Amino acid sequence: MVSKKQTTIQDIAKALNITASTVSRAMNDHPKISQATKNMVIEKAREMQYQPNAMASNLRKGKANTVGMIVPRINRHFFSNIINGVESILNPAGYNLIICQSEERVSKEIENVKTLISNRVSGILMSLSIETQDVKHLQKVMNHRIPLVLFDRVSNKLPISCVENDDELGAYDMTIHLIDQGYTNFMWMGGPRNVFIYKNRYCGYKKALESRKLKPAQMQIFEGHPTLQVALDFMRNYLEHNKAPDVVFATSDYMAMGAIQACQEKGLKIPDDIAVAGYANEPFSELISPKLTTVEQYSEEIGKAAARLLLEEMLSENDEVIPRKTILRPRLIVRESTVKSKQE
Amino acid sequence: MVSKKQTTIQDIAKALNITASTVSRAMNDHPKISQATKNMVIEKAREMQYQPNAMASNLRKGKANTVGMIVPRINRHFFSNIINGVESILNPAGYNLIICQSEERVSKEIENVKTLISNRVSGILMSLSIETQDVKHLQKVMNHRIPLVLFDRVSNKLPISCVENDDELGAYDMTIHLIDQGYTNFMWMGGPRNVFIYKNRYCGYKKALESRKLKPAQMQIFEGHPTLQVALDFMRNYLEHNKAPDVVFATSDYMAMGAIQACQEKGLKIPDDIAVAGYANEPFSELISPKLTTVEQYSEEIGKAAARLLLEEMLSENDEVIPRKTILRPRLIVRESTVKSKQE
DNA sequence: AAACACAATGCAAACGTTTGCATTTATTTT
DNA sequence: AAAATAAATGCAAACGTTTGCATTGTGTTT
Repeated sequence: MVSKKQTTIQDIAKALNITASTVSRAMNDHPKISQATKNMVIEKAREMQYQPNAMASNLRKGKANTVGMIVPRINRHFFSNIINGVESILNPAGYNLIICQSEERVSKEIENVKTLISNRVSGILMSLSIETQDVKHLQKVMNHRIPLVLFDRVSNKLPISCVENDDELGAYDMTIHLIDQGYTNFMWMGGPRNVFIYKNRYCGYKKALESRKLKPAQMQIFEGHPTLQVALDFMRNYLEHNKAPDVVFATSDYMAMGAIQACQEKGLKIPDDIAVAGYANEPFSELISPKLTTVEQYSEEIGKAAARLLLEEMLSENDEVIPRKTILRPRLIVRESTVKSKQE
Repeated sequence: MVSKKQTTIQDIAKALNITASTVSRAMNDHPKISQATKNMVIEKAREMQYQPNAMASNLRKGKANTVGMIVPRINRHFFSNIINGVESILNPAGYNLIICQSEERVSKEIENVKTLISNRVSGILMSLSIETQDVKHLQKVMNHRIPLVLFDRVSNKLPISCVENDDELGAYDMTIHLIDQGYTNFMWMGGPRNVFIYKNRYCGYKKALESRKLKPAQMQIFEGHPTLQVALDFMRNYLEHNKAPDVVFATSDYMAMGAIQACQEKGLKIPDDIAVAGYANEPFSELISPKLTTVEQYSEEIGKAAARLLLEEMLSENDEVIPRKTILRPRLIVRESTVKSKQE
């Protein structure tokens, strides 16, 4: 059994009849400490079950080798894959990650920011909550000179480096694919268009239609919380009172799934009676039947890109950093739900 | 623009012509500080963009109000839901969470443990990596008197509180359901049975069969890495050379999905020609067609239970805590994949 | 009016490191 | 052999809080 208190470098110093400075330097492999002393110290440290006190060390050094990351939710594949990407860059570089969830609430997001500033993290990576409009809390991070990089849900109200998907292009590519398949009567479904990503996806969709001389104005548009249930409810009701469109382009796989279920309930065959496309390439999208045409966003790459930008800012000597943008091109994945069987 | 250095309580004290102690007490709402002073301090703090230095505070107090959590991977619904459960208990109690991934490697797990000890977390929650056999690193945590609770992937080599699923019971219930549906010719699929959870699920399956006088010995058993692809490959090959069983009980939804795909390729109707059951209630399991019968594990509850146990240990005055176990009962979810249509 | 209680604040040490500078000891140069 | 250099370690302050105890000032009791 160990004693009540934790071992400190002082204890080790006392035991070896040297000073704490020497112990500290020995543990940190300082060049001016003799190998003999280093060995002695390291052995003693092990013997006494010494674990450095990161709080004391960080305090003295004025910073922790820790990066804070704020995401709306971790139980979304998109975000947890991004986290993996981030770790794959930051861990080898010697940083630990503190992950916070905003739960899509701006109040929690502000809370998280405060915690991270208080912990004097070396940098912050974040994706804004769906509620976030005002960015005072981001300004605060910048005032504290903490490097900050936004990803996916970004803001352009402040000069901050960020990593984005080219959502407009993703939606554009998808729409062109759908038009090429011969569909003309569209329905668009998406999350609220005050959120950048949905706005951009809508723009891409609109541009594609216009480029082929179709009139987006007359197309159906449904905007709502991007979940299965919301889309299902809407679509059930819609099909009750209206003629089905040729194709539903849902800018969320969950909404696409809702639409599919509503259609199947009505006895509509997909894709022969109605086609459905999604967005995000959620894991289930290739497990369902018909397999869902969607857009892959390379989430892990987003994390890597964001981590690289942050790393550069953290290591930069320069006080004033020029914000940079990384824009990733998504990839269209064509599956069964939008390609009519040959015999038709 | 702010000055290069961060504001400290000293700066606030100087600005108000009082001492740092008073500022500290005012910020922490100490009863002996007058309301007037508190207001003054708080106002000044806001004005000067003060953010408390958690490192200094933690160092002085000897502990951080932080809990460390180690999971094999965060991009599994099972684990990310557990994390949500943990946060729902720990955040209101005033704790922050540091989440670490072991990536199923014992070496990373040991690394993580060291980091958490160094950061003097108030407690650790962990689920062991699939590799972990030796538990010296857990002993180390205990030596440092850091409260520790294991969940899901536990070890009984040390006296540690833990939260487990009753996997045996879950599999038992499922098997009984399948027998009741009239299936007799079984195939069992699962992960490696040296892993506790798969072993237990197998035991439950076996016990159920025996209780109904069926001979498990003659049933088909496939043991492999619990992924869709592995199960798909196996099943394709199996159906090529053998008569299909009545029912496949896969103790992983992904394996079940692989089996389903192989069957559908062969033109077998589910559940009429062959039934398939899974385990874990992955999100996709109710999105596919037919909807998959499976077992819900209440992952969020696991997190809550673990957090509650930890909280008690952290708050306990008592130095020696008696380890406690919470065992959660999973719930059978009967869906389409195992229930024959009425007209048959 | 002296003695007391009480509220509010100040003083100073402590938490465990790190690090610039000073000191000691050993080695090399003149 | 004295002086200069190099190598290894020690000294002490600092990081920004918190907190037990001491001090001050104000109002209350005898």
